[in-house]
Amino acid sequence: MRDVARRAVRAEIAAKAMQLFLAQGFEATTVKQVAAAVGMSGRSLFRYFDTKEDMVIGGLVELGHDVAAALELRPADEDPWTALRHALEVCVDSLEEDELGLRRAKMLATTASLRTAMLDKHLRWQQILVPHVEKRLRDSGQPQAEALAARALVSAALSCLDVAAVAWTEAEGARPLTNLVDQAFAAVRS
Amino acid sequence: MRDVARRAVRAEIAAKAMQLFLAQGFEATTVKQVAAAVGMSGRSLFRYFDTKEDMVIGGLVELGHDVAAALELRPADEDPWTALRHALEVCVDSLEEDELGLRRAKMLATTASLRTAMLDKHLRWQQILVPHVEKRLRDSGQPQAEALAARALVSAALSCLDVAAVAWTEAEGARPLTNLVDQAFAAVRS
DNA sequence: CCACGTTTGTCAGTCGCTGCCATGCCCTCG
DNA sequence: CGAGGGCATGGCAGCGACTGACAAACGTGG
Repeated sequence: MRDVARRAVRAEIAAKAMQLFLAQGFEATTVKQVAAAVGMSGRSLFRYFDTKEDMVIGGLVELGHDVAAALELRPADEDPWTALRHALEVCVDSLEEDELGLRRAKMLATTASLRTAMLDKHLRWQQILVPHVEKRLRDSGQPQAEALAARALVSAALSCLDVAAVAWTEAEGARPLTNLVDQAFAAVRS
Repeated sequence: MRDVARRAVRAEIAAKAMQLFLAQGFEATTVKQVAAAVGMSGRSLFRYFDTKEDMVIGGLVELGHDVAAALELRPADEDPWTALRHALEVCVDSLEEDELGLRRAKMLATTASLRTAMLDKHLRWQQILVPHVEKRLRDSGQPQAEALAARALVSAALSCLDVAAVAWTEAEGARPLTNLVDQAFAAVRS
């Protein structure tokens, strides 16, 4: 029950922070300003977020588990690559749903420290997704595929998502993100 | 002619820094210590390297151009994916040549800030390699493939290299890196 | 030998982030 | 009801990476 309050505070902070970041830029905004905007001491901010970047990205870790759940729902005989493609649709949806997603994505794509933070998040997603893909490989007969294949597949898939997202922001969201992800995945399948 | 001296100083600093980093860890080593070891003020260090991480990774940017050159040498009718695989062999060689490469790779894989710096470097490599892959796609008939396909291919290929390198360090270099890269590339081709 | 540009050191400062300690809050138990 | 134990918060001092500004030392060319 206390976790509820904590989550609510986190969400509130993240919202106010995003507001500031979008208004005057991520790097140009200090944590003190965020603290002031939220009515909190700077010290306490870091009791809710480990990093300034986490105020933007923090909520996306749980999305990784959503992807894993979606992956689990795909038919067992589907090959891992297309299964991953379909599972990642939940990310596509979460980005496309509100037009604020585009502005946020653009900030993520253009700010250096945020880009690297995103890549870190991808590493966590990778750790979440790899076991599921391994199971999938085992079930479909691959005898000696080992962990390496699973890691390569997940990493490549996330790269495709990333590339598609960047292209999406560059096009100002004109082309639907789903198509871009499809193209990226198709290009790698060769 | 002055650039020669500058490059020599950079190399000297990087060498002494690596020595310290390997001895007592990257994060546990302050720039002041590196400065002292090299007989320089901390301020001047940052006139040779933008970042502490650059002292480890800095030299690898040029390697991206080597990869591009190797890519250019591949037969024009080779499909992009295998062409990239062969071009990346220059990275494999540069990592495998001395056993210091393994220790460095292990440090790169385990230190958080260095991992993200590596991913940044991959982004630069991506920018270098994408034009060449684009040309390759155009030449081989792909009419409307556009930039997206090239970016996806390069990004996925670098992911595979990264995954293979991590697996290589985890195995203490027991299995040859080349084979691991082959497996990663094969896994994605599906 | 003197002017000039480059390189270097020093100092002070910013910013993200952390540890420590004190304060105030609520909740429970006696 | 009042005392005690968590728990969230604030303030402060500090670290470490990094930067700007200024001045001193250096080498080179006139």
